[in-house]
Amino acid sequence: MLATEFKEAITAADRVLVQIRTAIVEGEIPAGTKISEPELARRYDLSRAPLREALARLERCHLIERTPNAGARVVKLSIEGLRSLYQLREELEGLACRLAAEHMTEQDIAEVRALLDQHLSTQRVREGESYYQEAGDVDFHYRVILGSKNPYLINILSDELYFLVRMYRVQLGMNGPRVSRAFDEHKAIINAIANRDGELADLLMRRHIAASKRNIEQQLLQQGTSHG
Amino acid sequence: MLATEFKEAITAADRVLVQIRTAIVEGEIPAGTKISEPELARRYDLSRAPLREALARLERCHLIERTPNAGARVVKLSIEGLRSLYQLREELEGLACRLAAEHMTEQDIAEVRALLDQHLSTQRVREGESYYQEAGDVDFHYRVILGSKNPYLINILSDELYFLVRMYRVQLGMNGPRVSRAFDEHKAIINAIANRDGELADLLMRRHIAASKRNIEQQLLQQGTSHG
DNA sequence: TTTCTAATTATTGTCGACAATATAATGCTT
DNA sequence: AAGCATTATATTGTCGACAATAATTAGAAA
Repeated sequence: MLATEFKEAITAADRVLVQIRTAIVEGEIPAGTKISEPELARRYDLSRAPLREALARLERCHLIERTPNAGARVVKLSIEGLRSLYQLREELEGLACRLAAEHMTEQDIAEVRALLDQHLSTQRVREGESYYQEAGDVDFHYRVILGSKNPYLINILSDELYFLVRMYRVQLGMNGPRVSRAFDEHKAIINAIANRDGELADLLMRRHIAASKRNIEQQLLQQGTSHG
Repeated sequence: MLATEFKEAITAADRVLVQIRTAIVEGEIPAGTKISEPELARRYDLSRAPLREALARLERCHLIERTPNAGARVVKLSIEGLRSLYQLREELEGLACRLAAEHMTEQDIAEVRALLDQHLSTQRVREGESYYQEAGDVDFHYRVILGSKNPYLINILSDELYFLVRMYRVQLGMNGPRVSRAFDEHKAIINAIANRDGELADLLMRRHIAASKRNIEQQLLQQGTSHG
């Protein structure tokens, strides 16, 4: 009733969902770990009811896998998984680009451009720290996805697939010259969208994602051969 | 331990999920209805815990919409919703076709063809009954989706989007010459897949889905003008 | 020692009750 | 009578305990 912006009701299940989700994405709870409901309930100091609600949502975004009566495990990162995931991501974010070129307003586009400039400056300041690059990239892609204005597409990409994408990226890292190139690719994509050239934006986005995939793939291969 | 095939453990939440899901898809629980947890718990004779588990999964496939502390409503069917849904469906099932052309075995293809022949015969017997057409169509699409061999794509299409697709189809119906044409289109698609022509299969599938969309769209428009 | 069986333990699934929030109804003020 | 505040009701969110299932361990037979 005050002049504050609309405040969504936050439940305990929501809070613990965010906590566990970031713990999994950032590897604090390692990939492949068996999930113990009593243990997590103690750790986050709540009952099993909201915890199970959170687990259901974690399953939805493919961060854990449940089998009835047997429990849940944190998902394992694998090359086949990465390929399947990025195959879908290419297709869906390509579609998002075509739709964004059609539906984004001039103001939407201006905001994304401002965002890119801002990211570029903070990136230059914190050269080498990949976390900010990670956050900036996620932010950019998120804006384009929203720009598609297709609620189902937005839901699938940002609520379901993206946490797993982030898990691959955070745990296997962006490295080498990819970090600096990504900015230019983002610029090119938003330019194509601004020109209402959906096909070009689609193509550029697919290449952008494919390049990202190759980078992570190589990390996975190296890791597999070094101590496998 | 016996020679029976692998039997998944079925829980009470699973059972009630299937029951409520079909009730929503077939309109027994009408679109837009407020969901009352105590009422459904009585109706299906179980406690609220497994019921809430089921509701979480119904939200996942977009059949209900929940707002914290306020409850859930059965989704409403709308033209914008239909367009967004089918926009995604075209893209994803198009991708599924390209992947199926690459990954389906000769036996997979032979099975789908057998399925089509079977559907054709039962369809001829039960001319005019659209339910069997509905089931047959879902079955065909399901096979192609599985043929993509991409677990994330399979999950999104068959576990998340397809129940809503069925809801539109069941409640708004297939009518007119569409019913008989669909069989031919299915044949053409599986032929393209058999020829390992992914691009053509993709194109044909997109047209197939677009035609289906136009059909339902018209039903929605008619319904909207007749008593709106 | 190994392997299969049986009992034990632990975990998940379900239940009924309580607390917190939202909705509906009632009464009061203008 | 209309609008608002307040109370009352109902619904959702959370909790702790019990039942059913799976994992583990101990024990017996080969």
